[in-house]
Amino acid sequence: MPILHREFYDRDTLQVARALLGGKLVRPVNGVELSGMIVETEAYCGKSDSACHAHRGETPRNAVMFGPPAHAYIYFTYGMHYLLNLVTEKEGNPCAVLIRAVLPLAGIAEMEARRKKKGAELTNGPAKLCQAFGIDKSLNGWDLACGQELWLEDYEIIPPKRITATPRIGIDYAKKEHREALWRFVVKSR
DNA sequence: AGCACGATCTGA
DNA sequence: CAGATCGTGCTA
Repeated sequence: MPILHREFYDRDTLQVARALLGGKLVRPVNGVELSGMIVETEAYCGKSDSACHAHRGETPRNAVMFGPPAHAYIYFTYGMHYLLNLVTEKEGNPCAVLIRAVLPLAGIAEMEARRKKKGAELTNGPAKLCQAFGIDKSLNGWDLACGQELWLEDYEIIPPKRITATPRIGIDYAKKEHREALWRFVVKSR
C-alpha cells in the first residue's frame, strides 16, 4: 500500500487529522512488522491554539513541531508515558496531530508481549499505543516520508458518516474556545 | 536551584 | 479516586 508522502501532511491540520483515520501506522521491530489502523486522532493547531505545546513559543521539547511536516513529534509526559504526534503544515507553523488509538492489524502477539498485562485489549489510548509499538523518544524528529522505522500508508477510506468529532481530552488548562473545539476525531464502531 | 504540573494509565 | 514518576519550563 502506498506510503503517505510529505504533501499529505503539508496542509490544514484539521483536514489531516480527519484524513488520517483509516490510515495504517507501520513500525518494523526486530524483523516483525507491527501495524494498526488509526481510529482516533486529535488536531493541535499551532501557536494560536492554547492547548498546543507550541502555544508559548519554541523550546527544545517542541522544536520538531516548528520544523517541516511529515516528522514524528514524540514527547514524554506524566513521568512515564510517550505520546506520538505527526507534524503537519509548513515549516515555521507548529501544528501536529496526536494519534490516540489504532486497531491492531499485524504483529498483535508482539504488541501484547510488550504490554505489561495479558489479554486481548484494543491498543487504545495514546500512551498504550506507543508502548505496544515500541515508540519512544529515540524516534522524536523521525522523517515519516522515508519509509523506514516508522511510517504511514493508505489503508481504508472512512466515509464522513462514520466519523465523530468531539472536544479533545486532557486539556482543561486551555482557553474555553479551544477546550470546546471539536478537534478530536473518532471512527464509529459498528 | 527549586518546584508545580502534565495531550496518561492502572488498580483499588 | 489516588498513586506512579520525571522531564520541562517558569520563577527567583
